[in-house]
Amino acid sequence: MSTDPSASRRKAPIERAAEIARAAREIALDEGLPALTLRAVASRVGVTSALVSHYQPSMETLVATTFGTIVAAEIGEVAEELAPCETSVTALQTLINTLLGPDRSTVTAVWLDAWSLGRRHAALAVEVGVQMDAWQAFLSDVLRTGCARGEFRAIDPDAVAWQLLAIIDGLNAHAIVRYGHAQRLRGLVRTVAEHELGLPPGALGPDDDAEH
Amino acid sequence: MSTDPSASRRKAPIERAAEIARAAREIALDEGLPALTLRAVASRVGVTSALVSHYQPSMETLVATTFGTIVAAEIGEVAEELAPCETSVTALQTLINTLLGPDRSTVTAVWLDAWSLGRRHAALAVEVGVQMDAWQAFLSDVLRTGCARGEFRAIDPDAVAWQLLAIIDGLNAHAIVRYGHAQRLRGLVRTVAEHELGLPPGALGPDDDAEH
DNA sequence: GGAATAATTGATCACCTGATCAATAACCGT
DNA sequence: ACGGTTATTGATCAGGTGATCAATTATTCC
Repeated sequence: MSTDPSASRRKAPIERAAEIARAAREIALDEGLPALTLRAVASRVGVTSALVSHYQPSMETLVATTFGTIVAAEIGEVAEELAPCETSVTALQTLINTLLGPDRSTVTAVWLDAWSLGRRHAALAVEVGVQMDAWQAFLSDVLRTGCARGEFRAIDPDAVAWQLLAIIDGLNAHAIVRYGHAQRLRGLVRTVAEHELGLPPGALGPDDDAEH
Repeated sequence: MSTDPSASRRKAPIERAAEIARAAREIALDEGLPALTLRAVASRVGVTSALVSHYQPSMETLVATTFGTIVAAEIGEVAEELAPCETSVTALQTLINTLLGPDRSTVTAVWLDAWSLGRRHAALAVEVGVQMDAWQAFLSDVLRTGCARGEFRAIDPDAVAWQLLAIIDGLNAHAIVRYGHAQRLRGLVRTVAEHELGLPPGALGPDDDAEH
C-alpha cells in the first residue's frame, strides 16, 4: 500500500502536473481564459497557489499552453471524426457540420478570449498563431486530398482553407455573442465551399440533420 | 478672463465629462478595452481617479458606453462615406473596401475585446448586441435599397446582411491576429455578395486599388 | 530505522483593481 | 466682498493578481 493515493496527500510530480493541467483546461473551458488564475487553479485542484507556481514557470505560459492543448484536442477530435469518411465530400460535409454545431460554443469562446488576450500576451499570441496554422494545415490537407481524388477543383487549396476558416470563425463568433448556435448559417459555408471547390450547387447540402 | 480655461484647474461638468469620455475612447482604441481602467482614464485626463468615479457611475458602464460610442461612430463614418454613392453596387463596393481596409484594425481589436469581455460583463454584452443589430440594420438598409432599385435580387436581405457581416468579422479577426490586413481576402466577400444578391460575377470586382 | 530528497505549505511581498469619504478649493450669484 | 454651491483632491478600504521564501512534511533510498 505504499502507492495508495487515497491516504497520502503527496502525489507524484507527473500526476500532480497532469492534475494542474487538467484543472486549467476545465477553468478555461467553463469560465474563460481570463478566469485562468493562479488561485483559481490551486483552488480547483485543492492545493496552495504556491504549489501551482512550483509546477508552472509562470501564469503566462500556463495560459498559453492551456489554450494550445484545448485547441489541439479539438483538431484531434475532428480529425478522428473525419477519418471514417470515404469521400472527401462527406468529409468536408462532416467538418462543416461539426465546426458549426451547437457543441462548439465553449471552444469558440476560448478562441475569442485568446484573440483578445493575445494582443497583450506574447506567449499566447505565439500559440494562437501556431494553432491557427495547424487548423489551416488540417483543412488544407482535406481539400488537397479531395483535389487529388478528383472530387474538388481548387487552384489554391491553402487560400480556400483560410477563407473557409475565416467564415466559420466569423459565424461562430456571431453565434456565441448574439444567438445560441450557428447551425442556421451552415448553408452559407456550404455555398462558398461549393463555389470555391468547383462542386455543383447542393453537393454539400443534403446531410443536414444527419448527426445524432 | 473669467472663463479662461488655461489658468483654472476647475472645469464645467459637461466639459470634464466630455474630456473623460474622450480619454476613455482613446485608451480603448490604442490599448484595448481591458486597459480601460479607472486610473488609466484619470491619468490620461490629468485628474484623480476619484474624479472619474465622480463622473461615472461605475467602470462597467464606462466600458460599455465607450465601446458603444466607438462602434456607433464607425457606423456613422461608413454611412457618410456611402452617401455620395449613386448606385447601390458602388455603395456596397465601397462598404466592403472600407470594412476590410487596413485602417480597420483598431476598431476590430475593440470588437474582439468586447466579444471576449462581454461574456463576463452584463452591460457590455447588452451594448454589443445593440451595436451588432445596428450594423445589421445599416447593411440591411443598403441591400434593401439596392433591391428596390432593381440592382440586387435578394429574398431575405436581413439574412444576407448577417452573413456578410459574419464573413467580414471573421476575415478581420483573422487579419488582426495573423496578418496585417484583410485586403487580400476581399475577393471572397465580393463573391459571396454577388452570389447572394443575384449579381453577375465580377460586378463588385473592378474597383480594387481605387483608394489611396 | 535513519537520513537525504523533494513535494507541499503558510506567510508575505508588491502591485493592481474599483470604490467611498471627508476635506479642500474654486467658482458663481448676490 | 462674501457665502453657498460643487468640482476636485488625498487618503483609504477591501479585494484580487502573480510570485517568492523559509519551514514543514511525506516519501524514498540505503
